[in-house]
Amino acid sequence: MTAQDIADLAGVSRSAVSRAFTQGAYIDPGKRARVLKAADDLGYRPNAMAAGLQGARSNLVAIFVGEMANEYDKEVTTALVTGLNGIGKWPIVIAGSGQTARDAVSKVLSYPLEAMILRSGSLDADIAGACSKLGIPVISSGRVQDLPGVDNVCCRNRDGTALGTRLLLDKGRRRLGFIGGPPGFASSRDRRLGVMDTLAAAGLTPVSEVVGGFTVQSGHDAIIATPALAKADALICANDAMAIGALSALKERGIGVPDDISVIGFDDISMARWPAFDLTTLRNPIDGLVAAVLDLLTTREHDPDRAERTVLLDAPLILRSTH
Amino acid sequence: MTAQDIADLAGVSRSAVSRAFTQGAYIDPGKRARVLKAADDLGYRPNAMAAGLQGARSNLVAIFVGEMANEYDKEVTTALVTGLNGIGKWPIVIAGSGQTARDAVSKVLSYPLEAMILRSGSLDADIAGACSKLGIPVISSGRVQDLPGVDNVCCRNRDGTALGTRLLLDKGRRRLGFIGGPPGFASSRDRRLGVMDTLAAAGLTPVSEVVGGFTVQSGHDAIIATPALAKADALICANDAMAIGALSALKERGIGVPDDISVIGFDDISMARWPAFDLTTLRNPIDGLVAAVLDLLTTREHDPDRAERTVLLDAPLILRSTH
DNA sequence: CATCGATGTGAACACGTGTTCAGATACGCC
DNA sequence: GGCGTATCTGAACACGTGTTCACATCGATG
Repeated sequence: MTAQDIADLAGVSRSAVSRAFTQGAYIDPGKRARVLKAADDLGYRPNAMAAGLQGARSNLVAIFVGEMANEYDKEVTTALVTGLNGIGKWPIVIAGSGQTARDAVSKVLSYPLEAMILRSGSLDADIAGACSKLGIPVISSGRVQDLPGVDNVCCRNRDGTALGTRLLLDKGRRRLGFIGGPPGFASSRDRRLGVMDTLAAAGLTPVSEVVGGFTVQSGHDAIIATPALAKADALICANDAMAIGALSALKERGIGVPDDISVIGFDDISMARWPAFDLTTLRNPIDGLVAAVLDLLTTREHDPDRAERTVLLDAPLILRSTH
Repeated sequence: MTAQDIADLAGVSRSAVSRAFTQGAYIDPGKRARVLKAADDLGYRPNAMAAGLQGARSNLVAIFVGEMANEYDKEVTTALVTGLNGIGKWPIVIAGSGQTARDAVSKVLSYPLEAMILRSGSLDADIAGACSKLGIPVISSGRVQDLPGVDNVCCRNRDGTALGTRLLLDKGRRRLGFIGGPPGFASSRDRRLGVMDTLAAAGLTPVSEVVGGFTVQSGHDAIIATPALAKADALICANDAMAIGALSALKERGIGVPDDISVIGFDDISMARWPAFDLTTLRNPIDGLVAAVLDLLTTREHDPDRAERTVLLDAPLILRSTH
């Protein structure tokens, strides 16, 4: 089913068929209508591969999302896909980690991608480097990378947890516990620093600090395994999942939230809004992230050589019932 | 950066470059090594568009996921993406509904897709029809469609809720409430029938029946707005999200689970396992779904004209602490 | 009428690849 | 040496499209 078939059916030249599908091309309106009618009858549409080969935009974009293990990543991916679809870009999604993911990325790079969108993962630097070399624009979110052709979108993690910590101090809390994220993530480090800075400025240190795995279970286990945490009067967690796990463990122990202890998370995943939790948290703004990614994408589309940009997003405090 | 560039650098013909990348082609091993070395130096890889145009597999697959509003859909999509990546297929993900999504699908169909994978949505029939016309294989999950070229993977929804209802009856529960899914979903209808059948066989009818929206909030609201539901001695919900919402509302009302009332969900989303809920539920098996999709995909790849198949998956009962 | 611009047309090209095809080279055997 | 076979090679083609180019038509203007 090619343009030639449509041309034969409509009794026109193949060029005319191509022009009928091209916005603003010289073609008799009646002839265009006839061609489009014929195309519709036969279910024809121009072959994107052949068009892409000839020079048209491919409209293909890759999203590398790592393991997509936690809820926040899934929500971001969903929002990114929806946003990209909205501007006529078609995302090829790559998930995973390690050598498998590396191979996958390498193979997907043989398609003419208009951009590679990265969600923080351990392979980000490698992938960004490979794309740089191929001249494929990269948009990295979650970790700022200073490489040619790489734009960055990142949340002000440090300011965020600082804001949360200050809220707890203003409330009169003095014995703060902290459940941090796994090492190796820039966000783990930055969120921890925001807490430590703010405590230090008040002449305090955390009464207990634990490293979790960004999962609900790890937040739950942290409370069970570390009695000092449960005895704090406030608990700040590096993400919502761990905060939710901690909430459950505290409830099991009969410790009242927020009467006995305040709990704050980070991300504002949809479950934080669930009636069972109603978690006070810092919003890692997905809509802002998506808007920034789309903006970086379209501006680079119009000016491929523009300077790299870094967009920083505020993490506003969302007051609910656990602080 | 084309094969010709590599040929020039390595001092061979362009044909030799193509052969170097083709498994099992006649080429001097030393020459192949030289070509691959040159390609690696320049970061060259064969252009998938040009190759696809010439006849090679595109390895592109589309996944249409609808709104991806609920957690189960997100988990399925994640698993599908990971599974497809594992067999070297690259999924283009399309989200959304209504005319926007229809247009998106129409545009993506101009790529040479090896298959279209559908997650139940209102557009499924339209999309499946369009793909049928274009000769693109369709794998529909969630709703069985009897169209040429359409394979189906579906959970035995009716047997599932029947199994759950029987568990409640065996426990001695007699006053069952039911929170159903929104109309228009085949799964809503089938899950309801499983409940009604089983109750009818025991000479019972539900004490209260409410239609929810498959969301946590709607499950919560159902309990609040319908006192008769809260007075039942067992509650079966058409999905986990609504069961989780109901659990929260029951707790707010001081109604004990499972002492005063049993609660059962459907899907076994990851949150059902969270300590705060520990929900007894029927598993809508994601691993089975993905395995079936991959199998249907690969078998059709080897035999494009094989007969359509429908794979039905059991929904096993997962016993936790709410029944 | 002659000229010109505006509009419309089909032939031809280029995009980058995998494969086919005819031919070249090397090697073993009679 | 002559022959057949196995291995290797580069030129040529086909894939389906968007665009360019030279040219045709037509109405309006001088």
